[in-house]
Amino acid sequence: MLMKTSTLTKKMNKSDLKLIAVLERTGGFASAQELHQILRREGDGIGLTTVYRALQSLVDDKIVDLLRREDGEAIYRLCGDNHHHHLVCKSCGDTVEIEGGAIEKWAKTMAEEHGFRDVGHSAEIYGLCKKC
Amino acid sequence: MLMKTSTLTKKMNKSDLKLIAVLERTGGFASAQELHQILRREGDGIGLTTVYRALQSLVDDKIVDLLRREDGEAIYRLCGDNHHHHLVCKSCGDTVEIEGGAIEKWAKTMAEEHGFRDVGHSAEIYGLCKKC
DNA sequence: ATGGAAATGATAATCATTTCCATTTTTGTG
DNA sequence: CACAAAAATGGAAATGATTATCATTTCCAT
Repeated sequence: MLMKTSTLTKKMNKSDLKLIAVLERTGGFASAQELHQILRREGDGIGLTTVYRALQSLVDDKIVDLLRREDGEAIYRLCGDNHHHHLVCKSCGDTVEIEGGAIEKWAKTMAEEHGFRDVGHSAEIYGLCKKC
Repeated sequence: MLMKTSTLTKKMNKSDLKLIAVLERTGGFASAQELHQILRREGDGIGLTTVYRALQSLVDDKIVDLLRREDGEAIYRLCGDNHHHHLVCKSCGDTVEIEGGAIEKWAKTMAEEHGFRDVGHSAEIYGLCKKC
């Protein structure tokens, strides 16, 4: 599934493309440090600074989303990825992907009600799983 | 509104009580650093380390909740505070408190469906407010 | 009073993220 | 092609929150 190139031709340099490629390949969330390591492991000598810069620019351009792990570390994923939420076990860290149709509606409604535009949201549920 | 002392008499030292008092007084979210400053400003010589430790212990005991600011900084609030969510402007940082009845239900349902217990959740909406 | 456990807090260590800055690469133009 | 200006890059240092260490102090039960 490719994006329309025409809408992306504004700012977009090699590093940006590299990051997008990795995110496509790994297909989920990843932190800046992880993405950097992956690229390095593949022989790319990209610097950590550049990774952060590229991610920031991609976030600004709404090409990737930025969320947070429980410990506060920033994680990134491609926008347009099948959007879902997480059910995380506080004890073993096990994670289940869940649908959030209700949330999407709620976020949209609330935003409209208060005159907000261009909105995104984050929602996670955490508890103890069966095993723990 | 006081809590039943009997349920709290397990671990609970002076520092814990101080932190609870401040959180009650300020009544919202606050970071560890902010809480530390507040206490200091009031003449309490409590150390930053102790603040972090007390907060951690209160979180473990489910007396306070831990969430995250957009920048990843940890913020704390008393459990049982009138539970609400936030609509945050990405640009000016303005914040509106909103009700999340739908979310509460969603979280509960999802948790049950997957056999999770003892669950909490976090949900924030971020976008651009009218002015920005 | 006293001995041991728990609590405390200053300091140093960690770790993600940003800032700086010098160097390299790309790009537009004649 | 040459060349200057602009953009991109990456290493090193700075920052800021959080955690680990460790010596000292406070609590308490005997």
